[in-house]
Order: sequence, then structure tokens, then C-alpha cells
Amino acid sequence: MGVSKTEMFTDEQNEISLFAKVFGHPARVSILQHLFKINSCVCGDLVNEIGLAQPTISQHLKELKYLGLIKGNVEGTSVCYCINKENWTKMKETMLQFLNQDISQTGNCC
Amino acid sequence: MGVSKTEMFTDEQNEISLFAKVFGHPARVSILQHLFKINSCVCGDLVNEIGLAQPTISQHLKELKYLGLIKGNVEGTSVCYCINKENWTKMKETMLQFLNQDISQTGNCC
DNA sequence: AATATTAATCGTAATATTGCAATGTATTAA
DNA sequence: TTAATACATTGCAATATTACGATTAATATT
Repeated sequence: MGVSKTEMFTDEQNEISLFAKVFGHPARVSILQHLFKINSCVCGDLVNEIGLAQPTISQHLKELKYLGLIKGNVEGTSVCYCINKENWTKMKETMLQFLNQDISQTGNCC
Repeated sequence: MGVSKTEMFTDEQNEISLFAKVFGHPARVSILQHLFKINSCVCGDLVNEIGLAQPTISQHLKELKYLGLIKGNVEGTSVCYCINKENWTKMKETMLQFLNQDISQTGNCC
């Protein structure tokens, strides 16, 4: 049906999948890497940096903002985006816990 | 158009987003957590463990297998799935590099 | 061989995602 | 005030994803 049955999973599982989903598009990965790289806020040139149309970038930014991973400040006619450090750190902890599951005793029969 | 323009992104960005996408569904997160937890192969009880129909689980397993994160061995009438340690470790390195980007000097203007 | 068991595949419906042209909105510049 | 700039929102088309009933394929049991 195209809709995930979130009610049958734990909050943690749903949280992990929500974060992962937002990283599940190269444009959003690219946006985040750019925000990290320039070490300050970016004000508008994301559309030039990445090759997608302005409404498309705007939509991707909206999703990143909705999950709290970036902040956006209006500055005149432009909007300044940057990483939300605090939330990024929280997200990272959640994802690391998932990625760092103990692999040592796993899968010895395949 | 519902199709990602992967050609405008780097291989790394596409790789990250592909891994992230497969984690972008709570059922697949749940499957992986279960495979880690039981410290051995699971042979079909994933359908009981998680509450989705057998074809649905089978489809999720297929995606995890396609990305190389799990292995499946036929054992009689059942199939034994487990984490592919080597590929999991590789994937983890890629994802950690993305998640661990230097946050210290980022976003001081928002 | 006939039947049971397990899991993959097919087909389909419902919903979500992606991308962009067109338009709207807010601020600045002239 | 008018025009320009920067970005958000709307609306839509194309495609992808999710879920599952029905079926198929493969092996095991009788």
C-alpha cells in the first residue's frame, strides 16, 4: 500500500528509519555535506552548488528542517541555512547505536 | 518525477543514500536488529517476530541481500539469514564518515 | 508418488517520493 | 511606488515503495 505500518515497530526503530530515510536521497546527503564543508551558514547558493531546480532544493531543505537537522534564518531576501549541531549530535547517537551493534558473535552459519 | 537524478552526485553520495534508504523502513531496521540479537541465523521466524505478511518480509530481505548486508543460506525447506559481517563493516565505515563530519566550526550564525 | 512445509515471485492496489513550471510572498533597491 | 531578488508553496506528472493474496518452486516427509 505504499504506507509503512509504523505501529508495529518500536519508537526507536521508527526513529532510526525516519533519520535514515532523510539520508536516503543523494541531494540531501549533498546538501548536508556542503553545509558541513563551508563551516558556516550557506545563504542561497545551494541551488547553484547542486544541479537541481530551486523548488526541488527548497523541498529537500524543508525535509531536513522538519527533522531538525538544519536551521534556517531569514536574512534580508535570502535565507541562511546551517547544521543544527545539537540535533545532529542526538541523531548521530541514535544511528551509531544501530550501526555499532555487536557483530562479533553474529552469523556463524552462513 | 519520482526518480532520483543520481548522475549529478558523487559515487560516495549515491552510496550513502542507498545504504540509508535501505534503513529507511522500520521493518528492515527490525529485521537487522533481530539478526544481531539472536547471535545466529534465523530461519523463517522473522515473519512471526515482525507482524508483516510473508511476501512482505521476503521482499525486505531481498533488498537487504541485494545491498549485501545479509546472507541467506538454504537449509532444507527453510532459508537461514544472517548479517554479512564484512559488508556490514564496510557500510559502517562509509556511514560513520558521513555522520562524523566535523561539527565544531559549523553553523555559528543561526 | 502424494502431500506438507517454507520461502520466493507475480500481480495489483494504495500511497509516497521526486522534480519542476508556475505562482506567491517577503524584503531590498531604485 | 515599482522593480528586482530570493525563496516558499502549489499543482501536477512520472516513478518508486509498501503490502499482501495468489501462485509457484524447492525440498522434506509420508
